[in-house]
Amino acid sequence: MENNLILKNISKHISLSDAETSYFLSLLKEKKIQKKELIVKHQQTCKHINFVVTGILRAFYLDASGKESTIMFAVSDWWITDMYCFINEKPAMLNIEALEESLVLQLSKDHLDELYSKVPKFERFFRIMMQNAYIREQLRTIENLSLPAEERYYNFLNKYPLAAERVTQKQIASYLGITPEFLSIIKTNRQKTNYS
Amino acid sequence: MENNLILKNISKHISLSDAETSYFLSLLKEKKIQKKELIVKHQQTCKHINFVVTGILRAFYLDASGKESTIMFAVSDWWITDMYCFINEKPAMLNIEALEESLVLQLSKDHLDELYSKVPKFERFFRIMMQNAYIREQLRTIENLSLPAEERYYNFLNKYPLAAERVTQKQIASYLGITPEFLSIIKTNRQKTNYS
DNA sequence: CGTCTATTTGAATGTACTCAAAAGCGGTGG
DNA sequence: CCACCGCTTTTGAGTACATTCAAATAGACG
Repeated sequence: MENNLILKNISKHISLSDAETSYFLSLLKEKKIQKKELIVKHQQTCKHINFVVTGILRAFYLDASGKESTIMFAVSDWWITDMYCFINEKPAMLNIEALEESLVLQLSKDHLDELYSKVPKFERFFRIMMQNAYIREQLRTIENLSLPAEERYYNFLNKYPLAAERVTQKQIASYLGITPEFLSIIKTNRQKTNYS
Repeated sequence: MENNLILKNISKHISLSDAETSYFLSLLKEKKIQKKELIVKHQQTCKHINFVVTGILRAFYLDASGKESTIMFAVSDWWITDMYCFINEKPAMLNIEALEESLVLQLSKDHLDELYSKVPKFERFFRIMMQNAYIREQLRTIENLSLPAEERYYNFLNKYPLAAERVTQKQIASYLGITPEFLSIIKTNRQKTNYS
């Protein structure tokens, strides 16, 4: 049953009564996403926060020149949305696509606001979630500033092994901020024997 | 009176009764910090979250080779700490120093936990604060991945004009992830007339 | 005034990119 | 079932962005 996973995720930080549990579940909408389908599109509205039950999603920024920058991958048990646009109800900055056929549970902004007022302990849950997201993002900034591409690559493999084995090298390169060509060189380690 | 500033900051997101206000204020500790003094030191405990009343602070990571990476600057009306270590009660990863003589209001982890249980709407306040911090950090990641150093520099000047005019170029360079020498070149724009 | 650190400048180098072409791989239709 | 198409990955040559190291200059502060 797919609801077990999200309830277990919630219970890491707060405890719900049976009534609260069923109320919370009533706010969720199941959505099946086909491979390559976008659930958030740049410039369009982003009304939901998504909990991944199965599959894998990717959030990425697309600049004017067509270059993609991958912001995050989300596998089973992760939450994903374009947070800026979800919170501020602005057009989306990011795109979010399914890399495989996926199943997500969607919570709309309106339902979330209702949830905060009816079950205030969800403020705590999302406070902790945002805290963790902030800390993760800050650690990524430190890595981006202080480490060369090769070390960032190995760190990525260690931190996100589940994502790493299911995405293409081009996508990993765009997460690391390098070109696919250069990631290919890193992998074969040819740069160490450059001019022998 | 320095408490007005923090109360105004809090009131952006939640409303407090008089009793809650005075209880909240009773948990704060004023601390004056001399220029160049560290309030958080790598490997030591980080017990407080700090609200800047006056002055300017800088959080930075120092790697094994001695290279500094500036994580954030905090001016008046900003909050700053080593969030990972504050939340998880681990030894600090970062250093936080005053760049000028500064006055901060400190809230300890124990007091914050007490505050969450006695005045639960502070969960909401910090949820929103963490949300904003996460979004800011994510935008920075996008810039780091997609923009060259020169554009990141101009974006920094636009976003943080108050910090930019009060810190050294070396510190700005370490925020951008480049060397001070290269920032110097960017500023004079000599790279545009490189080989005339 | 002297000392210490920040900033500028330059030369040589390294890291990562662009563009182009070839090889590999996966899916689809005949 | 295999041939072909499109996309990813690899490889290489040439180039650009950014670094290192060193030295000169400029600023800040006691």
